Amino acid sequence: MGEASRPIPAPAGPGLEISTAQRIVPELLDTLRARMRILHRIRLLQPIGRRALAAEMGATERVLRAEVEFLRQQGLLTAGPAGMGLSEEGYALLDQLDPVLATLEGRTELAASLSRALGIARVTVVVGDSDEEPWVKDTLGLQAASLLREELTSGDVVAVTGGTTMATLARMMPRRGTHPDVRVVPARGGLGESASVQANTIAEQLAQAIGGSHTVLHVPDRLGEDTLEHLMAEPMVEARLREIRSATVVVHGIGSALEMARRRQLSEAEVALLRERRAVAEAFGYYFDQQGQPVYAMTTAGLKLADLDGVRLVMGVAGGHSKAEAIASAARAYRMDVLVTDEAAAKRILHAQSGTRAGR
Amino acid sequence: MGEASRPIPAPAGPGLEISTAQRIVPELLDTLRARMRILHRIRLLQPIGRRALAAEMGATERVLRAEVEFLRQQGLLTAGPAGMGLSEEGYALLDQLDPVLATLEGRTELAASLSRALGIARVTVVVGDSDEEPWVKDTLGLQAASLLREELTSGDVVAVTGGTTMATLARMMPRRGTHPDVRVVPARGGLGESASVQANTIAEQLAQAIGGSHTVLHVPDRLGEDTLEHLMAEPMVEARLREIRSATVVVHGIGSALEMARRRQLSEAEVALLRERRAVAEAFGYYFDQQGQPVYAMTTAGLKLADLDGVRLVMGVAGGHSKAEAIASAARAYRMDVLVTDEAAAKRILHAQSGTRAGR
DNA sequence: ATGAGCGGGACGTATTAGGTCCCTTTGGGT
DNA sequence: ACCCAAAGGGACCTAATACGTCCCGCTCAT
Repeated sequence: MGEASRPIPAPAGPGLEISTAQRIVPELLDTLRARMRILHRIRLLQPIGRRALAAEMGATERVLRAEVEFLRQQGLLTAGPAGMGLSEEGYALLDQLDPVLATLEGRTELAASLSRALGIARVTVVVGDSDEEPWVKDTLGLQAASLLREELTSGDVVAVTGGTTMATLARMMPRRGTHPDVRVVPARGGLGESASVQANTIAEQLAQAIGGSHTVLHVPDRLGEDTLEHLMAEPMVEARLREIRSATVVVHGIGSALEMARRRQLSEAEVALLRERRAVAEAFGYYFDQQGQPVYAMTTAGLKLADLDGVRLVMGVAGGHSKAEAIASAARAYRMDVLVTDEAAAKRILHAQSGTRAGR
Repeated sequence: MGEASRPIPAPAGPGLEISTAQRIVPELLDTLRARMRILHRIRLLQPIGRRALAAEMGATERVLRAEVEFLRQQGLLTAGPAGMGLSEEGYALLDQLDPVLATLEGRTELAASLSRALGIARVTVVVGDSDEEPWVKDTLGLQAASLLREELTSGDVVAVTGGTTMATLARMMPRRGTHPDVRVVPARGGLGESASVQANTIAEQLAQAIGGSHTVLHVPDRLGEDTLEHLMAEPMVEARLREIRSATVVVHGIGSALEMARRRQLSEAEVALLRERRAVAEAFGYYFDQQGQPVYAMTTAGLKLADLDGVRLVMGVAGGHSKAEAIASAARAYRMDVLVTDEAAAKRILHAQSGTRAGR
């Protein structure tokens, strides 16, 4: 249940206006949404069986089966011994109908409001709450991956950060098509994450998915400043740093400051400092307060905040109601061209903004 | 089951593309068509009861009743002791959904093909066959009436011919709104029709329906040429003729030549002449052969063929498979800006054209 | 090798859709 | 002024379909 503000493909025939259709076949929208939900869920979970899907979606087996049989007959999904999966036409239909559904469910308008409130040109809002339902984060990643893929051009250097959301993005990136001229690099060196969600790992996975190349930047965590400077002076490291700082596209997750501090096992002193300076957001190793002012930075090599000015496209990806404050802060901290988030975060950001605006 | 090539009103929301909808909710498009059919039929027959309508539509009472109950609940139609009728919203919905349905059923494309084949800028194709089902002619008339109404502007002089189709047009013309500055005149004098379908009668009815004024032109049938010239020299008659020949809009039926000759009880000699000259079409007293050449003209006063050049809008209205050849002939004979016909005629014209083209 | 999970089949039940008849009311024609 | 044909609404029984549930043979990953 995808995106909201992507340009809508030109319709081949006359459009059946939703509000009109609602009037004469009200059950249409319910059926449409139900079937879209199934297709969408299958896309995320394929290959998956009837029962597992029914359990996942909270439907009974029989009724889901009826829909699935219909969708299979329509050629929108295929069923093999391993389970069901989308057909090419299923993908196409999902892409075509996603914007319609987004508008129908008000997410298009939500995205537009958020775009205005945060000053971010392109905002996409996916359905649900990443904190509540696991599949929402998958959708978030898929949506961000699709947007990224559309934006990539030959010669691009894509800098990515770590984090579970970015890991999801890499995992959900469609495999079709290749961009051999695209290079994926980690935005910054070691930040104390576990291996599977490190920027290096994600850069590698993403490069593999899009058929491009990647570079790693091995800078151990918790180095002293002088050691770091020595390391950065190494010709090999220095060359890679130059490449990173010349990135044309930056895709990054946004974290809640204290949550990130905990995950990275920062020292008590550091946490205390973050608290004192009221840090609420974290993005590529920088911590920001509510006004978007940087209040702390991890000591590692890689992309500096100032480097963002030279970047063609800065894309932020984050969802879940717990990320609302962090997203708003990050939006104030630096230029963000694209934001991919979810309904829960979007609504919470807007409520908070209208609240503070009214309260002052 | 209306029109095909009318400009589509700007959609307020996102359009659900028909072909896409067809793919994921095909059964709902069927119910949509069924309900539209009912609304349309009620519009033509209102006020009408459940049973009469069911018989008329070839459906059983119960199933029609279920739909009608739904439509009533949706506020699209009202049910009184006298029978059911459309509500305002019903009219609005019908108008909105008509182009959608036209495309859905391929009539939009049919109209476009016909437009190309006949060189007529605007072609509208309504559903069905006027020769087979009586209500199709009503739809034809209604559609033509709606188009005419849209085109009328202040000061227009509308010349109309006789015939059952034109009589239907006058009868179906919506009563709402008035055009006090519009004058309706008969295109030509007596042509031997029975009173109810004479141009004079139709002009009067049409003027009444649109709230305009009308003029009659009483020229008896079968006059000798010299008597006719004397009559036309009468100041009163001459003034009216001048008005007629300065018409800004001409709306006319198109007839099959021999059928019209029979209805007008032409002499055997005249019929023989028509046969010899291979007349196939008749329009406002002129008879044309297959190539659109005028081969005979009724001796009466009124609009001449040449006068059509000065007319702003020439609209032809004719349907039924038996009229196919006549319509094609008329289209070649003179400039026609708008044609309103039905599926049966449209298909037959196109088949004949592709046939002759291939055969030569 | 094996078993968990897959699609497909089967079946009894619950619910809905559909055919038919009836009743009271009302509006239009005589 | 009257009357009757036709209206909408109600009722009821049957046919059909939708649904919950369990089972089976197969495949593929472990």
